[in-house]
Amino acid sequence: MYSIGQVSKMFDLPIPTLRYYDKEGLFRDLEREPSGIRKFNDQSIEALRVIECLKKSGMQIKEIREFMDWCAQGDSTLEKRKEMFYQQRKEIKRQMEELQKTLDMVEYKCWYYDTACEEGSEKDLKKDFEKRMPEAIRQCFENAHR
Amino acid sequence: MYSIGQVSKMFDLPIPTLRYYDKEGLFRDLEREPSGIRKFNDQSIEALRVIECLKKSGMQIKEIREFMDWCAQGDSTLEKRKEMFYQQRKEIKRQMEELQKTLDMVEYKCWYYDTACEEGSEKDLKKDFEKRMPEAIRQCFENAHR
DNA sequence: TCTTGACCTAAAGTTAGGTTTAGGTTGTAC
DNA sequence: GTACAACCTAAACCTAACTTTAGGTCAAGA
Repeated sequence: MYSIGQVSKMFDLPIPTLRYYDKEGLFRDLEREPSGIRKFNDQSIEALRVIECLKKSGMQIKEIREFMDWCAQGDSTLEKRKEMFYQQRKEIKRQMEELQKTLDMVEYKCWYYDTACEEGSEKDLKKDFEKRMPEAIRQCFENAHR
Repeated sequence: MYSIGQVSKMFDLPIPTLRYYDKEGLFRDLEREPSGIRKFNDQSIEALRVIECLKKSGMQIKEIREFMDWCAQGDSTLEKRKEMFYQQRKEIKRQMEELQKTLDMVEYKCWYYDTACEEGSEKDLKKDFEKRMPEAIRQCFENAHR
């Protein structure tokens, strides 16, 4: 059993954020002491791990709550939950591809400014950067503009 | 030269978004017709490509404006701009690592629900999923929990 | 001439995901 | 018995990045 302060430190999340998640219904099974103090058990900790994961993959709080609702409903929702994770996997892979394109653009810009800094000016480079691009950078450039 | 409507279609961005970017000072060189209508030239188009790239890597509008200001100031800011792209490259690589961890967690969950769906219940699986995990999934699981 | 479509502005509104504030309770150490 | 830390709630506030609204200009075609 963990207090909200302990969980806050474990996950490096502010206490009000944990309360906010609770208010939004993300901890279905959260117990309380008679005085009203929250008690996080291993299930809540695992839930929080899943919450963090789904948030990082771009899911909204209300979608995460829906998932938590499904969990609470038991085995009848197993297929739905499975589908959700398969879709999320697809979504993450899409994000990775997009991020790779962004990185390609940034790699090109790094080369561009490296060269411009060496020359002390970007005037000449601006004119025919395409001709002067090394092959590795050309590929980044082309990928980034597609 | 392109109208705001053409640019909107080219980049699949709403017209008010382009106006908003302009108001925020993201197009330093944007020309206007005497009547006030915006004319996007190749420079503005290239600027928009950079804006999209920097936004995708998580940069804020005001940081992007600062970069555009540097561009307008000429060669004296080349080092700053180079530094910015190097830092952004680092940031994107960090994001990719994080996304990989998220994917690992989701891969584990896909396996979990695959197995649970086959059995029609997650009761048994919940008890000793660690013992039953295939080696490939175990690695995802461990990575995701680090 | 009148209507239509594409553009303009300023200002108000929206949304998600928190964060802050104000005021109150509880349990333990001195 | 009082001070202190750690918890609680409800409600107001905040921020970024748009989006919508309301009202207006302008050029071309019927």
